[in-house]
Amino acid sequence: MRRLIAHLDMDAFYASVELLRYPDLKGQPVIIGGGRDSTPRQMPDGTRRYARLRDYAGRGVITTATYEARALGAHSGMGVMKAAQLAPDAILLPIDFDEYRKYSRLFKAAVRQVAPLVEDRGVDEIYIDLTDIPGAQDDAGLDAARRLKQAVRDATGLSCSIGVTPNKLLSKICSDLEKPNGLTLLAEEDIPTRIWPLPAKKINGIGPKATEKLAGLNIHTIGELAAADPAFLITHFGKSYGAWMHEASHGRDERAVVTYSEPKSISRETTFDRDLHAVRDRSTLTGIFTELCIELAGDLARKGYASKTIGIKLRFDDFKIVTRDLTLSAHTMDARTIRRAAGECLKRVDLSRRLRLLGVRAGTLAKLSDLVAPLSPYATAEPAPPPVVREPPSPHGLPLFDLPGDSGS
DNA sequence: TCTGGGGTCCTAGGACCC
DNA sequence: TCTGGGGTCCTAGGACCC
Repeated sequence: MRRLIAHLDMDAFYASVELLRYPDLKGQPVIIGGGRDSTPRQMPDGTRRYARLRDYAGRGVITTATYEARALGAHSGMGVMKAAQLAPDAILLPIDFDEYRKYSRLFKAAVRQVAPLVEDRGVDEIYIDLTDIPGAQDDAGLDAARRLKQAVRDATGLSCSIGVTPNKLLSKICSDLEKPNGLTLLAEEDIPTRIWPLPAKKINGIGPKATEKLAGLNIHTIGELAAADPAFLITHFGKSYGAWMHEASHGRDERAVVTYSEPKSISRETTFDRDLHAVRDRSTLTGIFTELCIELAGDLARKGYASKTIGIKLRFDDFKIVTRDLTLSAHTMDARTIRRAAGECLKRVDLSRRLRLLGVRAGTLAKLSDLVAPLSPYATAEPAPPPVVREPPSPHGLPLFDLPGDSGS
């Protein structure tokens, strides 16, 4: 039996969910992003006043743009300020993750009613194994894919695009070929005509850096990549990545559809409204730092995990990123312990430049139910044996933002 | 007034252990 | 005073993805 793998991608997901809520915006250029309050104002006469891009001031980026906004040059990842120059009259809406997660659950549940083997790839896309769906082998998955699209529409009122091919790599490429509301079937023998003319960056895993490097080697399309000597790719990209590139360009990918995987890390980060300095903005930073740790502890508790490796992430005003981490003597989910470990990490960073972003990360996770030793809220930053510190595990009264040569309080 | 927030995976060097 | 090989953990950085 030949594998039939589908990739399903919701069309302009965040924006489409917003249009369900604000149907009067249908057909208009709408952008989701920014962050600073762009919630529509409800007027006394019952109409709504939307924020326009031109009125925005801040450092957010576009998360999703409607196809009308994309036609004006706005696309996800672009700074909102930059998009405002291209489309000043476009409407700006704030991100509402809770709402998108709600629709995410709805469409995934609808899909599972049609085909149970589903791999999550974030809020708006999934892989589906159609190999064993009755009848799918007879029409290469066409009928199953149509039923998936209908099920998604019935459950959410939203459209999606689907690619069905022998593997995840090809399906991911194909779901994008006829967006929006696309349905693309592709067999192995179609690779030379339909895949090879595409730019190499259409391959999931070939990003901006690799694309640029390939261009320097005069390789632009997937076909040109497929024609390259694998040994040549390996010398330029390393054994693993070079060999993978060769396989990918020929449309070969044996990865299974994985229905569940344990999280590896949980993190919180925030970009400040303005760049902050460790000395001048010390108390502001301290508050934010501590807040991030408390939120992270809350996330761990809610999801039922404890972490043994606490890390921090800083982005400076020049956009350089620095990370530090520290492995504890025991797993923890306690805000104070996390805050203390993160503070130790921070001491190892040169803080002379101004900061743009601060983040805290919990890695080396263990499910609470799997922890053999009883969970100690008093895990220390030093290697074992842990000295017992008798402090109530309270998220309040945490230490201040630690600075080199600054003992805090 | 360019450039968010939450992730995964890979590489690589040094420590440390057998 | 010459010279091992593996294996695992820890840490830092970077590419990439949604």
